[in-house]
Amino acid sequence: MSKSKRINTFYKKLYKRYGPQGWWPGGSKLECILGAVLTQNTSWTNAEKAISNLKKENLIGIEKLAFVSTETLASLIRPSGYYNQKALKIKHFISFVVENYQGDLERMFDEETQELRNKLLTIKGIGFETADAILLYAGGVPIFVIDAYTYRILSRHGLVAEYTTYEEMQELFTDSLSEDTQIFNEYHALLVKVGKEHCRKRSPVCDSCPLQYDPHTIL
DNA sequence: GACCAGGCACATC
DNA sequence: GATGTGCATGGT
Repeated sequence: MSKSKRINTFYKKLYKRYGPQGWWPGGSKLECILGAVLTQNTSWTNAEKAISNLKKENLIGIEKLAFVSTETLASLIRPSGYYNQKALKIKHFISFVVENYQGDLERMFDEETQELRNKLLTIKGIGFETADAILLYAGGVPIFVIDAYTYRILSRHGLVAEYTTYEEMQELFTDSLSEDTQIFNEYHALLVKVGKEHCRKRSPVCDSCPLQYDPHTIL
């Protein structure tokens, strides 16, 4: 079976097994972007606590976040870990939106995707995954998000080499699937879901992988 | 108590 | 360019 076909088969299997994942949970575009930063190398439940604190203080707004002090912001997002760094990252993003789009996210997402992606990548604290998560989940742009689980799953199934790149993995999905925001959204979320259950960091093999397509493929 | 979580930037060789 | 390290809380 071709890699492309397997990428499609995986999706069907995962969707059938787990159903729609409902990412990104609720909220505005800004909330989604904040979540993308706050969940960096952090469980979603911890990121949620940080977002909840910001909501309580009524700080989910470009203007409000522009005026709050970095120290106050850091103390509020403490549960998400790396709070000093993340407070700066949020501040950098807010300045970026204020300076380039008059603080208007709609205006930001009106920009051509690759151009916006390149600009997002210049912001300190926003790398490939976060930039793509912002574009897909907040902007609704059909761009595939690659994360640590995606890498583990692809490499353990022999679909990419052990030493691969973000771009290579992204291309595999982009070239195999129809360009559909909803599918890209669900697929990434499903990979995280199955990864949590069957493809943890320290487990070299997993005989319960639901993606096995023949007895020789082990996740 | 060790290990992990929906990463990223920066120093150093 | 590739390898190593700091950042940090909270759940299992």
